[in-house]
Amino acid sequence: MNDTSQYQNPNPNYHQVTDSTTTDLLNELLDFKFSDYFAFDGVLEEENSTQANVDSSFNGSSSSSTPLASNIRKVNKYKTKDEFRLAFRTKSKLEIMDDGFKWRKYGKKMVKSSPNPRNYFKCTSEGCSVKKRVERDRDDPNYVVTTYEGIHNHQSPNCIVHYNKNQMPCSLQPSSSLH
DNA sequence: CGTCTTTGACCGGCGC
DNA sequence: GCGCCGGTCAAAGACG
Repeated sequence: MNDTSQYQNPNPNYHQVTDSTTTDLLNELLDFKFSDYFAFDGVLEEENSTQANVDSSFNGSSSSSTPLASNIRKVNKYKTKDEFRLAFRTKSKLEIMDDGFKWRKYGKKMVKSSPNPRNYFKCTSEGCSVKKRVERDRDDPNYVVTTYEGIHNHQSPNCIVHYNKNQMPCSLQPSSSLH
């Protein structure tokens, strides 16, 4: 609907910030902490379990006795060494986390692991096959779980590069995508 | 009119 | 081998 075709970008690194109220709005909409990031290079353990495993594994306090293995049913399917995967969750009222790249929605699916639908996006840039999945956190609907799959072979068309050497530009793509 | 979203169908992998 | 499930495709409709 409109909310997907005209969504506002809540990403604070995204340069399309146009007025002074936007920051406040962002603060309301989005509690974007870097601690919400966690990257998986090769193995993605959150794949089938949404946030439950993500939190426990990221915090290193996996006191949960839930056997991860039982939740990682299809990890092997994605366990390609060359494929970059990045999953994070964001406290946001918006489901769409535009990171400056242009995405085309190509699917929406209800999944067993979550009562909320999972949305599938592809990067529309020519020759770029990066995909992302977006779904609301099963346990806390205030959070949105986003999973990026692949590396952009281009920079964000909407991104003003204002980062230090050690920082990721714009937001989410790994440094290896910066050529 | 072009672009994008929606959504049902289809496909392939995995567990039983 | 079968059924379930997640991911993708593609036609149709909506929107600007």
